[in-house]
Amino acid sequence: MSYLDIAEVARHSGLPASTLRFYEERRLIKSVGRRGLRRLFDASVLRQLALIALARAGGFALDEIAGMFAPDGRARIDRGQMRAKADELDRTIRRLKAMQAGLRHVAACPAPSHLECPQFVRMMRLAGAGRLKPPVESAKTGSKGKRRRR
Amino acid sequence: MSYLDIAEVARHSGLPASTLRFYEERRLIKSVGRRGLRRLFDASVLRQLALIALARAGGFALDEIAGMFAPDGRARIDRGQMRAKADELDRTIRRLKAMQAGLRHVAACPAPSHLECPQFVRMMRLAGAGRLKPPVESAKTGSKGKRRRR
DNA sequence: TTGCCACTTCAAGTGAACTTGAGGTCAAGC
DNA sequence: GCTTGACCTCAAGTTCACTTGAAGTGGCAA
Repeated sequence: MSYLDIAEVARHSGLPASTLRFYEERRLIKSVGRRGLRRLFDASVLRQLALIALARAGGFALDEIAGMFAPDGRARIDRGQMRAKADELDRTIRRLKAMQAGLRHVAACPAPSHLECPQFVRMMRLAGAGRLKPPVESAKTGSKGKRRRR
Repeated sequence: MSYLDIAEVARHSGLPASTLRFYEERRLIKSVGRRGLRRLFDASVLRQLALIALARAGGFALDEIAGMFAPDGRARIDRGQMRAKADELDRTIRRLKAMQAGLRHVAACPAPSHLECPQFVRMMRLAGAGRLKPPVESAKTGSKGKRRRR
C-alpha cells in the first residue's frame, strides 16, 4: 500500500529519477515491482538512499556501496572496512580542518603573498602532511565551473 | 642553480610527470624555462604544488585554483571566496564527523541490519541533513574498484 | 475510445581530472 | 659521431557518476 513511484521517491529523496534508475541498474537499490511500466519502490528505499548518501559522503564508490547490500536489501557490512574508512575519514577531517584554518587565515591575513607568510606555510605543511586526492564538494553550492577553454 | 627538472619535481611532489604537464597546461604551475626540450621548474613549484593539493583537498576545482594565482605565480586570493569555502568546509566537516560516527557504530553494533538500528538511523538522519556530493578519497588507500561489468 | 504524458529503455553524451600512446627531439655518455 | 632514453607534443582514451535524447508504452481522465 505504501509503495512509491519513482516520482515520489525522487521528491522525497531529492534525487532525480534518472539517478534512481541509474542506482537501480547499478544494484544500489531495487524496485519491488511495476504498475504497468512504472517502477514501484517500497518506502524503505528512502532509508536506503540515505545510507547510500552517507556512504558516498564517506568516500565509498558506488560499486563498493552496492557490495554492502545483501540480496535482500539489508545492509551487509564489513566491519573492518567500516573501521578503515572511519580512520581514513578521521585523517581527512584533520586535514580539512587544517585547510579550513588556512582558508580563514588567508581571508584575514594582509600578507601580499601567502606563499610567503610563514604562518600560512606552516599551516600548509600541516594540512599537506599526507596526500589527499579529490575534494568533498557540497551539493550545488555555487562554483559552477563550467568553462573549459581551448 | 636550484632548478628542478620534471622528474625531480615528480619525485619530490609524488605526482607523475604527466600530471605536472597537465597542471602546467591548465596554468596551475609554470616552468621557468627549458634545457633543450626539458622543462625546468623553480624549487618554489613544490610549495605551490602543496598549496594546490591543499586547495584540492578543500574542494576547489582546478580552474578555480588556477584563478588563485596571479600571472607572477603569487597567490592572488579572493578573501570572500576563501571565507565561503571555509564555511562550506565547516559544514562538510560536520557531516563527515556524523558519517564517521555512523561508520564506527556500524563497525561495533551487532544489529543484523543497520537500517533497523534506531541509533544508526538517527545518526544517518543527522549526517544526511544537507546533501553532500562526492567523496573524499585518500590517495591510493586500497579500494581499487576497477571492474565495470557489462 | 481516445489522447495525454509521465513514465519506460537504450545509447550516447558530459565534465572533471588525469593517463596513455604514437611519433619526435636532443643532451649526454660511449 | 652515434646511440640511447628521458623528455617532448598532441590527440585520444579512461573512469566515475550521472544526464540527455530519441523513440516507445500504457494507466487514467475526459
